[in-house]
Amino acid sequence: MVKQERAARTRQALIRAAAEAFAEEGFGPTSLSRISRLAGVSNGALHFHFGTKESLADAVGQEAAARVLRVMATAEAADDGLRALVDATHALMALLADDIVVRAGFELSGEPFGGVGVELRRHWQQWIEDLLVRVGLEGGLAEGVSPEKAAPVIVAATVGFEVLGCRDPEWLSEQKITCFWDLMLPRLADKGTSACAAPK
Amino acid sequence: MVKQERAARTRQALIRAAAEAFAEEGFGPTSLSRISRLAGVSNGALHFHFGTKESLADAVGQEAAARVLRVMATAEAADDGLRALVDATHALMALLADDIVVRAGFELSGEPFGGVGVELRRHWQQWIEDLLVRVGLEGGLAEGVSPEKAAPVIVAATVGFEVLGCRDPEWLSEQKITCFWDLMLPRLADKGTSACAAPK
Amino acid sequence: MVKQERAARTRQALIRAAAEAFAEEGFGPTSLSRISRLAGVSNGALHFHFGTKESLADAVGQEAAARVLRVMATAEAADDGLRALVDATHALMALLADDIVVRAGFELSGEPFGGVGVELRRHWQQWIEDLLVRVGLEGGLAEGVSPEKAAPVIVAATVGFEVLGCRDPEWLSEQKITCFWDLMLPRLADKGTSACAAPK
Amino acid sequence: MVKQERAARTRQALIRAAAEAFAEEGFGPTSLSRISRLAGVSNGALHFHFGTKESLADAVGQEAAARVLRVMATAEAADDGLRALVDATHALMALLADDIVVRAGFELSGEPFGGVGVELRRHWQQWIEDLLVRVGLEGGLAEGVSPEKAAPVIVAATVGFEVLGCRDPEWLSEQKITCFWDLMLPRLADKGTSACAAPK
DNA sequence: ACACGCGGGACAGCCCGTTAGT
DNA sequence: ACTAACGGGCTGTCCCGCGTGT
Repeated sequence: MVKQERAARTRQALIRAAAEAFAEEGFGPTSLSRISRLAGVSNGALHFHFGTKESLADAVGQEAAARVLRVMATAEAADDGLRALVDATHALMALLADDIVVRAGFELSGEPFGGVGVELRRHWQQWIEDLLVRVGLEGGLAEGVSPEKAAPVIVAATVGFEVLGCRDPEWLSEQKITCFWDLMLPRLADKGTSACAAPK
Repeated sequence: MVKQERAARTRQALIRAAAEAFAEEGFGPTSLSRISRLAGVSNGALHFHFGTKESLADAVGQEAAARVLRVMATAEAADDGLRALVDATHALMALLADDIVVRAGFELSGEPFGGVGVELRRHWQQWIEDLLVRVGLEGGLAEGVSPEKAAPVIVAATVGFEVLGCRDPEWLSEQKITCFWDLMLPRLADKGTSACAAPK
Repeated sequence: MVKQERAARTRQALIRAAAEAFAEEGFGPTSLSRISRLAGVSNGALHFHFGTKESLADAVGQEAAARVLRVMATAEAADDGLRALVDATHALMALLADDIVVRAGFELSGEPFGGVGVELRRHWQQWIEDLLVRVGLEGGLAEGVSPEKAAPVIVAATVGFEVLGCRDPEWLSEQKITCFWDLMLPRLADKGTSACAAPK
Repeated sequence: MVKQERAARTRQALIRAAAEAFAEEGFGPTSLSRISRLAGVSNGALHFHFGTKESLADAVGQEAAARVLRVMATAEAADDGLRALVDATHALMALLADDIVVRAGFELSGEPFGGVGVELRRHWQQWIEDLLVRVGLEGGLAEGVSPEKAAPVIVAATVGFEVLGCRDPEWLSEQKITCFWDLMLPRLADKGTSACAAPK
C-alpha cells in the first residue's frame, strides 16, 4: 500500500525530530508542538503514531538500540576480543557523533523516566562485560585484571565521553578515544594481543 | 538581626530542597511549587529569595562549587601531584555520594541552561589539566604521556562515574574508583611515584 | 445487494452503540472513538454512515421516536381514553427500562442541542394533550379538571420518572407508575371510567 | 483582611459563573475558559480556588444545597405537615426559577459524575419521605395512602417540573404547581387538612 | 526585612471531530 | 470502508508579580 509507505516516512520523521529535540533539551522540557513542527507534520499526526510522549521516547530509544546493536555485531566480527572492544568504542563514538537518534537514545537512558523500558547504557555495559569475560577465558587479559573490575571502568569512560560529547562533539573524536585506549590497553591486555589503541 | 538569621535558614532550606528536586528530575521538569513544598515554605517566599528559577539553580551551582573547591584544596596539599589527583577523585566521588547539593550542581552543569554561568564540570576539567601540567613539569609522568592527552581521559572517566552514580550510587564507591586508578595509574605515572590506586 | 445488508447492520450497531454511550455520559462528553469502538467498527466507517456527530444523535433520536410511536399507537387502541393514557405510561416506562435507544433518545431531547430537531419529550407531551382533549370532549374527565391543566402534571410526572430512572431503574418499575395513577386517577376521571391504576 | 474579602468575592463570582454555564450546557461540554471568562477572572485564578473541574462543580452543588436547605427549614415551620409540603414545592420551584445556582445544583445531581458527592435530588427525596412519615403518624394522610407510595410520586413530579423548567421557565410557574397539587392533594390528604393547592 | 495569599497569562499534553486518498 | 493526517480546543499547571501582613 502506498499509504503505509507514507506513514512510515512520517513516523521516521517524527522519531528523527524527537531525537533532535530530546538531545538538545532533554525529555521533560521538550514540547510535542516543537517536535511536530520540526518534523513538519501536524500535532494530530504525532498523536496518531505515538499516543503519548513516553511512547515517542520509547520509539526513539528502540531505534537507537537497533542501530547500536548493528555496531556491536560488526565489531564482534574481529578475530581478537580486545580488538573488538576497541573497535566497538570507536564505532560507537563515531555513531554518536553523527547519528542524532543514537545520541538521544543514550541521553534518554540517563533520565528518570516513568518506566521507559529502554536502557541503552545498560545494554552497552552488558555487552562489554560479556565480551571481557570471553576474552578472560581465552587468556587475553593481563595478570591481575578481572572482567568484573575492568568492565565498569571502560563503561564509565565511554559514558563520560558520550555525555561530554553532547555539548562539545570534540569529545567524540577518534583522537580522544585513541588517547583513552593508549593509556588503558597496555595494562589491560596480555602482551600477545593484536589490539592497538587506534581503530581497525 | 534575628530576621536575617531566619532568612538565611530559609535560603539554605530552599537550596537544599531545590538540589534534591533538580537531582531527581532535572531542571526543566522540576516545578517551583514542588521545591517550596519540599522546603516547607510558601511559594511567595521562594520568589522573595530567588527572583527566578534560573537564579535558584545558580545558587545551587555556586553552593556546590564552593564545596567542590574545598575538596580540591584539601587534595592539593599532598606532596605528590598524582597522589593529589587520585585523592581528589576519591574525595569527589565520596562527596557526590552523600551531598545532594554537589550532585545537583554537577547534573545542572550538564544541562543546556539559558546562560546559567556555573559550569562545575568545566572547573573540574580545568583543575585536572592544571595539575597534570604541573606534574609533567616535575617529571612525574611516564614517557609518551602528555597532560593534554591524559587529562581528557581522566575527566571523561570521572564524569562517567558521576553520571552513572546518579541512578546507582554503587558507581561512586571507593572500590570502583580504585579499579579505575589500578588500571590507569601504571601507564600514567613515572616509576618513582608514591601514588597508589587506593585513597590517601 | 449483500453490501447493503451489511451496511444496514453496521448502521444499526452504530446507533445502538451511540445510544449506549449517550445514555451513559450524555452527548457532549461522549467521544466518537468510544462509539466506534463499542460498535466494533472503524472510525472512518462511522463517518461514512453519519457525517457528523449531530447527525448520529439525530438518528438515535429518530429511531427512538419510531419505537415510542408504536407504543402510543398500541395504547390508543384501548376503548377508554384514560385507559389508553394509563397503559401508555406503563408501556413507555417498560420501554425505557429495557430499550437503551429509547432512553438515549429521551435524554438527548433534554440536552441543549445546536439544532438537533428531534424532541421526543415534546412529542410525548403533545400526544398526552391531544388525548386528554379527546377524553374531555367525551365527558370522561371529572368536574373542574381541564385538559390544559391536567396534561402538564402528567407530563411532568412521567418525565420525572424517566429522568430518575436513568440512574436507578427502580423508578421505571410498574409498581411506581401504579402508585402514581392510584393517586392521580380518582381525581382526574369521571366516576364511570373503566380505567384503573394498574396496566392493561 | 482585605485580600480574603476579595478572594471570597472572586470565589462567589466563579461559582455563579460556573452555575450559569453548567445549567446551560451541562457539566461535560462546559469549558473552564468559558467559566473564567464569564466570571471576569483569569484562568489561573479559577485554578487557584478550585483545583479541578469536579471540585468547582462540588462547590456549586454545596452552595445550592445550602440554599435549598433554607427553603426546607422555612417550609417546615408550617403547623400542618401537608401545608409544609405544598409550600416547600412552591418555594423550591420559585427558587429554581430565579436562582441559577440552585438550578445548576439540581442538574448536576443528575449527571453521571465521577463521584461528586453532592446529591441534591436525593436530599429532596429524603426530606419528602421524612415529612410524609411524620404526617402519616399524625393521621394526616387519607386512607390507603402510605408515605412509601406517595413520596416517590411527589418526587418524580417535582423533578419533572424542574427538568422541564430548564428549557422553559413556564414549567416552574406557581400556576403549574398549583395544578399539580389541585389534582394530587384531595386523594392524598385526610379531609381535615388545612392545606390547599395554592402556596402559603 | 521577610513572608504569603491571591491572581495572571501562557502553554503543555492529550485527544477530539473531521477530511483526503485509495 | 478504512488508514493516515489535520487543526483546534480542552484541562491542568507552571512561573511569575502585585499588594498586604508581621
